Amino acid sequence: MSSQIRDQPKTGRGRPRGFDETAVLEGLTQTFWRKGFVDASLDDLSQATGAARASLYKIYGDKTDLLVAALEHYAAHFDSRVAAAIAGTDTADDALRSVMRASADRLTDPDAPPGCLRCRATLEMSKVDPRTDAAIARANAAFTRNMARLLAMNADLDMPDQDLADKAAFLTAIVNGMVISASAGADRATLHAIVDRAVDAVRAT
Amino acid sequence: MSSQIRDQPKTGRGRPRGFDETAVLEGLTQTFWRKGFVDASLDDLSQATGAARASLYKIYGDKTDLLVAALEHYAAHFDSRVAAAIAGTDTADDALRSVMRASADRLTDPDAPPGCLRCRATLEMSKVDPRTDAAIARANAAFTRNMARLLAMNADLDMPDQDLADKAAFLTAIVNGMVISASAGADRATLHAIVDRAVDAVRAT
DNA sequence: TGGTTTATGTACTACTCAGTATATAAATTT
DNA sequence: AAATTTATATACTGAGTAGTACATAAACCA
Repeated sequence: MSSQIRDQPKTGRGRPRGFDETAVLEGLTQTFWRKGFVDASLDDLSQATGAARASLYKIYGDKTDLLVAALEHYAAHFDSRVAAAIAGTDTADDALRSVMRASADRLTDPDAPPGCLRCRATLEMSKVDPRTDAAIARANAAFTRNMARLLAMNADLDMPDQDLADKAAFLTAIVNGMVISASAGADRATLHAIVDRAVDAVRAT
Repeated sequence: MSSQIRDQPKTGRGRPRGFDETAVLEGLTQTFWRKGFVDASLDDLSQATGAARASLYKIYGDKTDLLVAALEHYAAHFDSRVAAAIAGTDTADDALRSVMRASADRLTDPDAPPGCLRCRATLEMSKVDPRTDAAIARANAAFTRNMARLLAMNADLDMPDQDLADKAAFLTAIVNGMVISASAGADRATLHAIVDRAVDAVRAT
């Protein structure tokens, strides 16, 4: 499900590929992340991935398909971060806080690409192309599902589902908002305070 | 301070302008809001404003100056919304909630432009041009200042400033996040629940 | 009325970009 | 070794864009 690749060589025949498939996904993600869809040219993408321009077309399709692949790669990376946090901690609160603090840290890391590919695509690409819409919807649904998973680690079993959904939506909005606030210049301490207040808010009730 | 206009006719001499200045600002704002900076072409802007392409250049400068003017217009509109809420309600909580609920309502109004010009510009135009950076910084600072103003209406006078700043940053992140969540498909009820939880969180301490 | 000033409409320039076509390179297979 | 298959490099096309130049329109002033 993670691969949108069109053309899979049936055997080892023909000239071998001069690029690494994971490097291509990483390059697409980083480039779209840093530049956005419109500003990332195919030359940019070709250079960042190490794959020839024509190869990107042959393997993935058009530019929109490249963004879709990048979005799925980006969302999958967050999935594994959450899974690791759940596996590595004892209490739901620890896992939730650590994932959110890690996001805050990354958003204020001067070496990391600024912002968030999912948020940027959501804000600037919604209702433009049905293929991107679907990919954006999948990425956002996966994000909120991860928040719910972190919340439900030790949730009351008789907690109504609606409450869990509301809390997950609340935490999703907080992370989404920190992305913009960080781009607007909020520093790490401010974001940490936001995380703490948000976690307290969902634990209070 | 709100006007970045370069060329002000000294007298009534010369051919009169065929456009209304407020309509121009409104058209710029709506167009950048709906399409973003890169996708809004000068032809789009000229058509939306009713001002000739050459007139936009003569009066404002280049495309970046047009975005700056739109951002200031957009931020000024929010300023007046907040001022009206403060003038029209008795308690800080009412004013805060009503402003935030109004944002949630607008974000889920199918007839309004989706998203938020300030948020979109912040996410996709940061660190691109010093002029836009300055305008973005002004718009975001003004927004957080408005949140603080709503909070301070009946704040404890001995509340430490840091606490007020943290709460304002928290509420700013919430609104920023609702913008993305709304673009991702969150419905009005979900956003209202987020507003209520956020207001409760800043009132609890 | 004629001159001046400001706004508008049109055309043009220089450039960038997505997508394609074609020739060539590098592997396997027979 | 020759044929086949797949990947890459290069060049091109067609469309769109920001910004500018210039002629023209529409007001006011003397």
